[in-house]
Amino acid sequence: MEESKEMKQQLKKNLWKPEEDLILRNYVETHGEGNWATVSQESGLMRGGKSCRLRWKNYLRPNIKRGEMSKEEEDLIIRMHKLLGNRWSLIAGRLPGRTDNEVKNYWNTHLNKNGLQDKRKANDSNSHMKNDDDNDDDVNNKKQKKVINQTCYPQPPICIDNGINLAHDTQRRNQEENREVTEPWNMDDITSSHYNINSPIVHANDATFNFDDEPYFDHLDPLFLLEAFGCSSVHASLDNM
DNA sequence: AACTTTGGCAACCGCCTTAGG
DNA sequence: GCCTAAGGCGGTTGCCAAAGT
Repeated sequence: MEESKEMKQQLKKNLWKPEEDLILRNYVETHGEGNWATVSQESGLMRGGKSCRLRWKNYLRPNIKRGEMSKEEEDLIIRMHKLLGNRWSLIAGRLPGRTDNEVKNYWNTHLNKNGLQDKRKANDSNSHMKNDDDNDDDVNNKKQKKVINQTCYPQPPICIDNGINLAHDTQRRNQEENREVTEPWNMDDITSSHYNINSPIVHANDATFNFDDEPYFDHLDPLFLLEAFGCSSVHASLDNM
């Protein structure tokens, strides 16, 4: 059911209260997930459907894992991010109990920051190039933090998501946003030491894929390549990241 | 102790995709 | 094939507690 303009104006925002959580939890346990647009009306919650869905998905549904990320989880996030870029839902899908929002937040606050610090150290080593005004440095750091979220991440062509090739997908997105895009991925990218994939041929169960013949897989989950394939070269590329 | 700044994170927004009519 | 609603996703915002001055 559609949320009218008037209803939208009446919708509550900001943090969820425990009693609201209870209502939502009871409602979903009784009626099941879905039809979020009707939840607010039928449950008495003055929340938008999206808000209810998000709350359930991120905090109320069973098997949600809260608390600090383990070293293994952190490591996996870093490696997956190198492979997939900001595909948080895909990354979160490989971390049982973790949500895309949590992974995204963790990356932006803990891991992305480390990258910036590394960058800054590198800049410091070129201190003769450094501006004397350190205050500006802090300001620039903050600005950089904002900008880095919009960084165009290069995508290896082995990344395919739900039938959409990520390299193409990213390129399309970049084009839509009028961002400058480098050349599309080619065989050199696949076999480059950066991705450490030594052979263009990948075996998946009974199927054989040759990058020369088909540079892009259009109908495979990207991580299918990692798990179902048992593709040692892809695993190796992850291990070496 | 009071005030300001910073960092972490929950939640919202806008866009895209998908499904159903 | 077109339209609409719902769901999903990534980017961004804003609140609040902790740290700093």
